[in-house]
Amino acid sequence: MLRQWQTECLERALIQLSSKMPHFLCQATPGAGKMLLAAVLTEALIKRGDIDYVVYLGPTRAVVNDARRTLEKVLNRSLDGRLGSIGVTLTYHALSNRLVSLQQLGQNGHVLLIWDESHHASAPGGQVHQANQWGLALIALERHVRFTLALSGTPWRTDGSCLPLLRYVEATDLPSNSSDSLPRVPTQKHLIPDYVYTLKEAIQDGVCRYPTIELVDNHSIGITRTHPRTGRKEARQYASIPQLLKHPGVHYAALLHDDAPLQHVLTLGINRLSTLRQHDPKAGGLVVAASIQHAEEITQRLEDAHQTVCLVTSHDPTAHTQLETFRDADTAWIVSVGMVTEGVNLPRLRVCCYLSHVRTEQFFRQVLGRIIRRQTRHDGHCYFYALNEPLLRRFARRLTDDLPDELAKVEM
DNA sequence: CGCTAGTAGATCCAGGTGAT
DNA sequence: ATCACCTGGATCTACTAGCG
Repeated sequence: MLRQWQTECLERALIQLSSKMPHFLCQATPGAGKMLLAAVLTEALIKRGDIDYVVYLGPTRAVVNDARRTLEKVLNRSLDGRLGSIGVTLTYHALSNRLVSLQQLGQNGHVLLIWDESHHASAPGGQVHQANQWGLALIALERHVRFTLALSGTPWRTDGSCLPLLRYVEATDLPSNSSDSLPRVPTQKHLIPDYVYTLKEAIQDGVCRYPTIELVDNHSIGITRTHPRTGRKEARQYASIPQLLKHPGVHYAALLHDDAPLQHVLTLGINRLSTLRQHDPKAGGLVVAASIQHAEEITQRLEDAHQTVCLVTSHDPTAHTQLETFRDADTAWIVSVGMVTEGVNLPRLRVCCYLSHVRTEQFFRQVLGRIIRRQTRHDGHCYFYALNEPLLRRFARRLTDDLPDELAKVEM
């Protein structure tokens, strides 16, 4: 059963996709169900006789496996890339090695190329010679496929460069009523998605949960440090974390490793999750750590607080198996550095403790997207805890600007 | 003239992935 | 196990603008 936005987007794509307009960009907020839309569109294009093969590209194996499950379920066909299958799913990394065979495939058949989390590929100004490896591979494949479908919740790049294959317009051509909710990249060009589904709409439609974002601060921070030149000890008081961070030599990253703020954020998360689990016993929490060592330390802290924890990092070869197990288990917490961020679908997660040192809007929204996906009628809220760092605060404010009044709160 | 603040670029590092 | 490549953060340096 499709949601209304998926039906609308599907109809628009089916009208638009043609030899004159072979590219379609769907920008939908994380958790809205982009992959299901992609699968249903694929099915419709096959039925219409426009395509007979689908190539899916994603950034990580976890994302690719997730997408393959959805595609196989909807199409009721195998996507292992072998004889008789209807398509193949690959990571961008793997694409470079399969490029030649895929190009040949495209020449003999009609291929739909789905490229997920599109912001990973770049081609600044559409310049082939400046594209990154993933952008290059996409451009090389483009000429051999019939249609392309780009999917992203955040279709811009932190470095401000452009995405390949897509339409950009000069800033002066931009309609005056255009949405200003996206961060403006410093370039003069703006991307025009073919369909946009915002977080605001998703919450109003009951597709996504209401996020409550709580930024932890402390109004009396005492720091004792040794003066680098005089060697004297000095004690200073700060009224807030932003004020403390203005002091040279005090870094956000150091705060993340400091006992008091770390424990405070975790305690808030633990308390919130226990409350949620009284009514929703399978509700889970996500901790995004700054490094593997940091993740191990956090795991220890959670275990000390009698929580069940699953730690997944790239150092652990069983990480992907553990991720799969966590999906349907009732373990309370999952702790990771970067493996449970982009596109990983664990809908029972409803609480997040953000303790990563990454401070980009991309990452912030991606992580929030992990807890926002709604499963039932009774799980309409999710909770995000982080430190009151100026950049994070700005991202949170910008998010709430984008939301219906009173639906999202920023507390400090 | 010197000081300060801000910015751009280069370099290094860490985490993650896949090919060999 | 090693390598190459993706991302993003931290740090250093060089340059510029503004100011007294």
